[in-house]
Amino acid sequence: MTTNIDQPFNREVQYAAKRLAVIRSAAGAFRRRGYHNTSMVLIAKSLGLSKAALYYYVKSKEEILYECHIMVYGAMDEAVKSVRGQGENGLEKLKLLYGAFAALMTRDGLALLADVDSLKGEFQATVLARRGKIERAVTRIVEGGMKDGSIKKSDPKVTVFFFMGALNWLNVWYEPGGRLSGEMIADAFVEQMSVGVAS
Amino acid sequence: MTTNIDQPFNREVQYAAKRLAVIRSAAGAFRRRGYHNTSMVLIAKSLGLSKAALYYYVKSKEEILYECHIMVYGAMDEAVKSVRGQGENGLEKLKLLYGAFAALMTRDGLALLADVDSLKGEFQATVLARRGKIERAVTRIVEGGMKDGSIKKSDPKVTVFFFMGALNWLNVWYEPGGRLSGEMIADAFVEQMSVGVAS
DNA sequence: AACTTATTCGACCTGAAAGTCAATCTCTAG
DNA sequence: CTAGAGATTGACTTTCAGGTCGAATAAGTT
Repeated sequence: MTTNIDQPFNREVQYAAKRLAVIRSAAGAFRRRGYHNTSMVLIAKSLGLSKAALYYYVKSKEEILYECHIMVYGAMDEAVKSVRGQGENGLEKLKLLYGAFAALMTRDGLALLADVDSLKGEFQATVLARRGKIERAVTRIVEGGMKDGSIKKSDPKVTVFFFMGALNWLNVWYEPGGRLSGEMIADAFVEQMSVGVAS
Repeated sequence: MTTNIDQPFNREVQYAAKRLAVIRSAAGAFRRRGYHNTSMVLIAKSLGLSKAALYYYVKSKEEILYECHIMVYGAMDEAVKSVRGQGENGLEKLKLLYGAFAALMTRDGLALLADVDSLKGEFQATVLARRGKIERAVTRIVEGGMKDGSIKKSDPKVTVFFFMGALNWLNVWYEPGGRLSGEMIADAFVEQMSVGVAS
């Protein structure tokens, strides 16, 4: 991966790195305190900047939220891609994917934000589209598993929403560095999910 | 149950009924749009009132959110109480309880709000305490099931958070009157949860 | 009818947080 | 070394939603 350190004199790279730092830092604050309980001043201060400087990197607070969402869905798209062709059947494939999702949340500090309603117009439409795309990808895998007999037959949508909900709820209670390690949680989630849906 | 219609001339009863209507209406709006995306003017309008009139029934917007939380946890406490002594083992007891929880969400229109961070001081402390109480009650049942052999042994907290997350996520996607009926969802959730945790 | 109390409202106040901008500091290319 | 682009800031404006208040209306009581 290319980091800012690789090209300390390339201003575009530096700019992109700093912009990313803003998004990341905000994402963490949004996850902990919620979007509306996090002011731009707070985001700025946590980076040692003034609020005005933030607007050198982003157009608006809403844009930050948008980028937070896109970042997660981008990583999820990657995870979906990475299980293509993997796994002997639908269930195995689903376990791999769900494990990857759980790792994103616990290891990479990403978080499914629920604040879609705070986005307007194009922003919201795009995020909803991306979310729909992921949901469909997961649902397709589940349906595949139902066909090949590895996953118990029932309404695929309800099945998917059940275990995706657990993922979202992670944001609320999981604290890195706590008693429960990320790997432990991810493993337990995969286990509980897979047993719940298996034939 | 006592309704406002029972005592149309009792002012205290009328007042309480109207106050409840405010809370309920707000709860629905909070669930759909989120707390911060719902203005007091909007809540008022949806009841055919002016904003000022709202403040005759509640002290602040935060109090409404608080009451929304309390309403849900109250109903959950009832559900916990109603399964006391029921069920042959931990798993059966858990299925009853979880089914009751799911019914609260789908049938009674209640919703676990995630916006705990928008509450301050005493309000937040109380809500967190109530949530903790429910979590402990559920965890105790799970631990009981692990002891009597009906539930697979693993970390109880992770186990509980997994299926409680699914419940919370319901708020985001479930729309009454849609393709999926409330009963259907509740049944599917109980099934998927119980298979996931059973020995 | 007169009086009291409950309920509702329009108009206003206020504070917090998003967003802007001209001025300033800091790099680095030449 | 210095000019000019890049980066950052303090101070300001703007907007909007929560909350207040006194007046007006409705309802109930005697």
